[in-house]
Amino acid sequence: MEVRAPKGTVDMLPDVARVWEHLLRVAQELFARYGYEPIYTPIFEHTEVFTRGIGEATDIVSKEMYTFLDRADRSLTLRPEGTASVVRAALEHNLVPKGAAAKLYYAGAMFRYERPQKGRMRQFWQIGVEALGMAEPSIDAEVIALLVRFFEAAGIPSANTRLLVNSMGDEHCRPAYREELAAFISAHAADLCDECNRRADTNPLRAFDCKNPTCRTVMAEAPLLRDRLCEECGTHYGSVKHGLDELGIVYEEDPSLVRGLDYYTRTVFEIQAEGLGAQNAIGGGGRYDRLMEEYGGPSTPGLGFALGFERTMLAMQAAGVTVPELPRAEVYVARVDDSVATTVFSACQALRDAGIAAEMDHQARSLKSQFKQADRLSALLTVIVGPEEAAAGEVTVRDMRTREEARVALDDLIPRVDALLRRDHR
RNA sequence: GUGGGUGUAGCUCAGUUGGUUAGAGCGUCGGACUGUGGCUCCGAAGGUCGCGGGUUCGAGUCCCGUUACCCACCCCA
Repeated sequence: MEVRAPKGTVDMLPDVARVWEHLLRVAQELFARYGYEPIYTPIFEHTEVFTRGIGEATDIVSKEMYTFLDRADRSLTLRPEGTASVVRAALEHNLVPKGAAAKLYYAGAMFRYERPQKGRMRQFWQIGVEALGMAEPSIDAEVIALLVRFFEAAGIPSANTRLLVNSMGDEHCRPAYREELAAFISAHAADLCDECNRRADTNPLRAFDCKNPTCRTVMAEAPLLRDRLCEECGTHYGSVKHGLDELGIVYEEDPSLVRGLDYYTRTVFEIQAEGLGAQNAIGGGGRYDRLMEEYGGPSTPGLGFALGFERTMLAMQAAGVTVPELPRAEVYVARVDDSVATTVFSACQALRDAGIAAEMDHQARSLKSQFKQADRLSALLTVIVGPEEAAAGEVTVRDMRTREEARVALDDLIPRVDALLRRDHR
């Protein structure tokens, strides 16, 4: 049998899982302060949730989805991102009645069938927020500020990141611009790559993303959506930027910033980190005012962001951020010989029941080896149980730093250990 | 889907122009006076050299194929 995790997946081993849980706690604490509540949606959805939401023509939908038929021939898809599911759930459960608002956050694994490389896995982990029912530009600035603050809280210096913002327009101004851009691409068809020419039909805005030098040169002359925004979109964008200025959030306008999901309208943004190579977008998002309508629901504005765990962790490493390992045991209970095995076992359990992190040996190790183990677990105290002590109904408590030892009555063990630990923590 | 790189003990890696029983560091386990840790010293366990062919008297070392991983393109978080 193949004892290797599938291509593009990795086991989150303790050293990494600890960082994930740390980031999760950071997010939970921070997001709660901004009024967000947790939501857990299924890891798979009806395929239409993504094809309609993200868009048939996008790369994610057209070539990266894990789609399969279940035993009743329903087409299901492992979620490639979180927003579509949250909006679907909000509609299904009417979380945003007319005039109301909802702030939700999620965390979990996402799936995209891509060629793996640094910072890009087929199963990867994201944390994200969705702010539904709010159309005012102030919420745009708030959401962007929250994303910025998250990376700061994760320990990534703002000097190592840059925030890019842009506006994608809306249904009033984007269609006309889209046609204008398609016409521009057609007019320069000979100078653009095949991919860009294909984009003229499907998604002309993506041509701005092309890294081909010739395409870039041509596209530098292309009309910008920023200059074609309708009055409402222009005003909204201006207010978002003003809000960021008010908050002292530093950003760069990037008229070529185009997100690869069709549902975005108006505000889009992305945070890039230094030192990650090609996959440097550690977080991004935008507004999606038409998405719930796309699912047949009422017109409901919304926006959100998603941040990638693996990439955030790479950015943390690049910045030298470490998440401290918590002591695995406060007290180690050592066994001198097998005659005291049951005493050791029950003492260890009693300590744990008293709320103290305690550990003991289950591998018949020598006493010396048990001490090494205690040391490795960063135990502050070691309780030594031997025939001598046992005969007197006592144990020896050794302070691992001062090497002081004291005989303690077994009945008195918990309060004594408790007192010693409290003294240490003071 | 397209390129490039790499696969040797649990981990990180050496392995000289192909030559006899494949090494180191870390880790693990044991020991260094009787029931005691972090340093030091000694010892032990642990490897189908990714896999399959080929060349050769002889291949971890050369050639071909294959597979896995990594990096980049693409795309995105």
